[in-house]
Amino acid sequence: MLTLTHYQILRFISASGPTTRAELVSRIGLSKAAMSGLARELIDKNLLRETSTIQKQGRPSTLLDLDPQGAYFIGVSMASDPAVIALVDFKGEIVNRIDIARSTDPDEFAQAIANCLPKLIGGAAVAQKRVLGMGVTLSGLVDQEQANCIKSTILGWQDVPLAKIIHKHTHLPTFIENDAKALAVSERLFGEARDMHSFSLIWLGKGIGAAHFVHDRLHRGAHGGAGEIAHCTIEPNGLPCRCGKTGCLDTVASMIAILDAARAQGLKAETLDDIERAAASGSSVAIRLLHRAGSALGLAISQIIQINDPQMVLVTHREERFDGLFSTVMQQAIEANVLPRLSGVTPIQFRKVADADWAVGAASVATHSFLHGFI
Amino acid sequence: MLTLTHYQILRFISASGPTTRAELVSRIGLSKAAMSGLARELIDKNLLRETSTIQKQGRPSTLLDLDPQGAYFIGVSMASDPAVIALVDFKGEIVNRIDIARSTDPDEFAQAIANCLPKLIGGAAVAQKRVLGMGVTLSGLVDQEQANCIKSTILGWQDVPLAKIIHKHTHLPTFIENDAKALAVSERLFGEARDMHSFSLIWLGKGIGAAHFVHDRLHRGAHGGAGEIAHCTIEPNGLPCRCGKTGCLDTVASMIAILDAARAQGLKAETLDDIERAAASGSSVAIRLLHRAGSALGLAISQIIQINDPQMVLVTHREERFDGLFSTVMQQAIEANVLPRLSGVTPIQFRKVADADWAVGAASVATHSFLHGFI
DNA sequence: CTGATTTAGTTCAGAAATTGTACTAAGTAG
DNA sequence: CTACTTAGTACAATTTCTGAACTAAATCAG
Repeated sequence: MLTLTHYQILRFISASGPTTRAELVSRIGLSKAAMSGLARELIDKNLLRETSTIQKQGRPSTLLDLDPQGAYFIGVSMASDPAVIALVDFKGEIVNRIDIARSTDPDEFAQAIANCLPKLIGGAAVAQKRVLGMGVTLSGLVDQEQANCIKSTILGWQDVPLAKIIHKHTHLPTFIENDAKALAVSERLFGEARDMHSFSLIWLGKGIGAAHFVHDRLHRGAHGGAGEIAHCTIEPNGLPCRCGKTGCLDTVASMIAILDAARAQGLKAETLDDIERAAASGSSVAIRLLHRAGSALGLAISQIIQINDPQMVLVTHREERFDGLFSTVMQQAIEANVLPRLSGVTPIQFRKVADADWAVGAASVATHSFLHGFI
Repeated sequence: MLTLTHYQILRFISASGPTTRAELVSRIGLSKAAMSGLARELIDKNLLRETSTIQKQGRPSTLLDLDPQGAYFIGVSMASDPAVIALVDFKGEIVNRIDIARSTDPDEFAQAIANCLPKLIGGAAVAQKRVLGMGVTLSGLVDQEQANCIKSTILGWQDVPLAKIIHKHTHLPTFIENDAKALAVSERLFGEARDMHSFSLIWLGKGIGAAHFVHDRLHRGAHGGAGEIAHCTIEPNGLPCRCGKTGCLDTVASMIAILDAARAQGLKAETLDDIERAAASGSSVAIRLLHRAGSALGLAISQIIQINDPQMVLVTHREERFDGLFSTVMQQAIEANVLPRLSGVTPIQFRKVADADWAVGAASVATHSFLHGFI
């Protein structure tokens, strides 16, 4: 139906935002004639639409943008219980959302998803045929084909062919992905990392995860394990970790580790924010904890910068604010540990992630597959 | 002259070795008819040749392989003084070699290269028009276009447009690259890493360098700095490093650091091998040194594995043997610091690199550019 | 206000790349 | 010796892309 060139155009606009035919011609390297026809075909299929015009000299040019209503994708996030199922448009906006109980029985869960699709899609008055695919995210390892869950401790899964099972129940092209990796995909398609060829995302939550974009593509790793920084050794001879080693980043800088340590030292805290407030009012325990965690995470990020030299590092978290001692120490640690020549050239950005964002991340995995021509 | 599809075929054969038309059809996704024509065109241009046939059932199939005499590339390695200039065939074999004094004056050096080309090419009885490009490697940072040397401490260069200067004198398409990165390219094209989509190369010499292939392409990094692991912090509060920080990998595991430390502790040693021998005969100083260096390098490699999950790690060095205490400790440290789930799945390989290999690396940068359609 | 100039985009015939179908080629299996 | 299998080629038909000539819609200069 669509040719490689069509997808190339869609990808370019997805990355760079609204673009004129003339600019597409020079950036993609096609003739004006070819572009004219291809653009019309994409408009006819409702995948592109003309938005505004821009004027310099000569005839004004028309901007082409993705038509948000031309394609929809379903995102299922199993990061939380209840799981979030969202219907997401072509530009990454949620148009409908349903929460359902998470089941660890794959068949049962697939059936539950299938059952709520009519309500999800119909409730938003979206035509069935516009829904092109589904992405499902979970905490765990996913194989190269994005079809099987190799291992998820939380769900108790090992080698579960989840994509196939869900496809059987929903008949939608389905892709599985690790949650941090999916978040990176949505940041690449819709968020802070639009138009970046390479960047690294850090997820700082109960655990710590990371994901890398390289050459405009998600780098999953030979065994799907790229970004497993939680178990980088940061404190040689440090605390024992649940993974079996000692001194892992996870034992120092994950939210679980920070809050556990706080409680163990008699500090009442439910969130990072609580500890930040305690530190601000002079609690030496809180200050010490934040110093230790921030410098550990900063050190780990500095390793990423020196190994991969990304265009940007995006730190995602669930705190309302992220401008306290932790973040300050972290940034100082990055500065201190990165080769002076490379120091300061890698922007560090922060972004709060809400429940719904995970579902957008899941959907974006399908969007990304679509843009790379899965159909 | 050649289309994208031609290059696709050349790349596939370059990566996978001799291949039949039938296999190319299924792997690249073209029709038999198209492949038949394209293969003939490439044979006519002397870029491919038919080698042996293989027989199963039905008509025997003919293997197509790169024709080593169809394309030549020149590699200039500025890693050593004298610099090595090599004429390398399409399959990575050196067919002629000249050493010339290295000059830090770019124009002078370019002229010196140009002067010896007739002898280099003529001496091997290669037709001028078969020489398709030149690669130049140096120790330092190189920009995204592989045209300018941003910074080389050894050569005392900053923002030198070396590719343009050399092109002016030689009229050959010219590409600059960092030495460790170039070595990775040649390992990808001709060596241990053929057919790997992603791998990491470590260069262990006077200094330490690294380079990564991801998605079948060299990952240079946003500022050309990917692989700068020499200045990863390995020993917090360790020795001061020439880069201005402390505890860098470079201060512990580079050959300079190891040999300096050995001398400082009264151990007579010119090479790693000397220290290995001392350790084997019981010198506690030597044993301690090798332990410290090996575990530091192992830790750094474990970070690479956990961050990037490559298909392989290739450790390159200039020692005759590399199976002593250093290597053993290093491998133990990798085992100990990699997440158990990922441990043991990443093969670690070793390869001795000689002077001439650097020149092949340099040439391979041009070969790689050619295979990706620079012409 | 008018015509020259500039840039965007379209049309359409022709060129280039690719495919489908029917063919030949060269072996193995029985 | 015949049937079967797989590799590879020939050629017309199709798809995709380009070049050149066109139309469209603005600015600029007087």
